Amino acid sequence: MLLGQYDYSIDPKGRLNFPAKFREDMGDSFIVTRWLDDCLVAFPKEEFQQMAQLLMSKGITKNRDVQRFLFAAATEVEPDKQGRILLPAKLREHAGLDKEVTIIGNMNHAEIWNTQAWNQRQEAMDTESIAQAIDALDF
Amino acid sequence: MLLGQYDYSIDPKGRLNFPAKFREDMGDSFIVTRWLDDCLVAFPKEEFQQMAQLLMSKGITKNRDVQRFLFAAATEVEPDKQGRILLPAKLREHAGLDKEVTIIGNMNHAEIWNTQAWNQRQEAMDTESIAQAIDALDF
DNA sequence: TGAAAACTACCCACTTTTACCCACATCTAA
DNA sequence: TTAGATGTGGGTAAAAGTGGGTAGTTTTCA
Repeated sequence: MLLGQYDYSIDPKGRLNFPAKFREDMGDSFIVTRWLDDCLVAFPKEEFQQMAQLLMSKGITKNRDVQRFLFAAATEVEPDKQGRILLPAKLREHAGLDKEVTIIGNMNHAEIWNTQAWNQRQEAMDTESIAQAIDALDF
Repeated sequence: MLLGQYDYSIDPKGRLNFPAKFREDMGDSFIVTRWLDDCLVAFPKEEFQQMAQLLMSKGITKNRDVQRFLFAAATEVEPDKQGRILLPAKLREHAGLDKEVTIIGNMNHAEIWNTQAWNQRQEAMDTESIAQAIDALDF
């Protein structure tokens, strides 16, 4: 269960720390790729493979742009002994990652945000509609 | 059944006592996250997982902001031998927790308030509309 | 093709934060 | 009154986060 928000900064060597609490769930190496709302997503390898398989099972020519979106940008990363990962420049560009980075847990995957973009996103959230959505769960 | 109000203060190390009477219901470790009206909520792990599953079952990209609201702020806490929990700074900020804290029981979950905010909330309650809501239960 | 530059993967060192332990005062119930 | 539970404070070791050195590899460009 990936939960919580963690703020890090990319160091001069381009390394980005990855939350220690996530490492067990994410495994030794995991997949990072583009995601919606201009952030990146990190999936445990198994989850990513499962999603990929589902997508491909719909047909290799179906959802071509979805395949391209997800797979062309994807990269497998393996944290170093200190738990840091190195993201390809392309991916950093996609999410506008330069210095301040926020990593958030989202149950079965993590999202990697430019901290400023994340803060703006949070501030723009409408609590009333969130309350409605929670009620709609019928929990 | 979580009931009652308990006042504690956060110690210099950031630790917050959690009501002994709640511990059995909450289990060995439980989930604390943001909630509405600028307080925090504590759910037993099972309850939280159930809610999370409901939310995720609607689709991993559906309700993205609701997921982020709940999961990015969430943290699993495990009381120490004395029954205290350590809340991440972000969560403390969300609820304006600095020193005086009030924890209240709410049947299947607990709420964590800045004591002053809680008192104000109580004073601002409109007994007439509460009476109406109770009547509307047709109990 | 070959040398310089850039990149990467390992190291190690240091600071900060967290987890774990023990002590003790206060409260509660038999 | 006393034993056990509860709440508060603090010490210390381990974990997490950050910075940097260096050697080996790849890339770049003349």
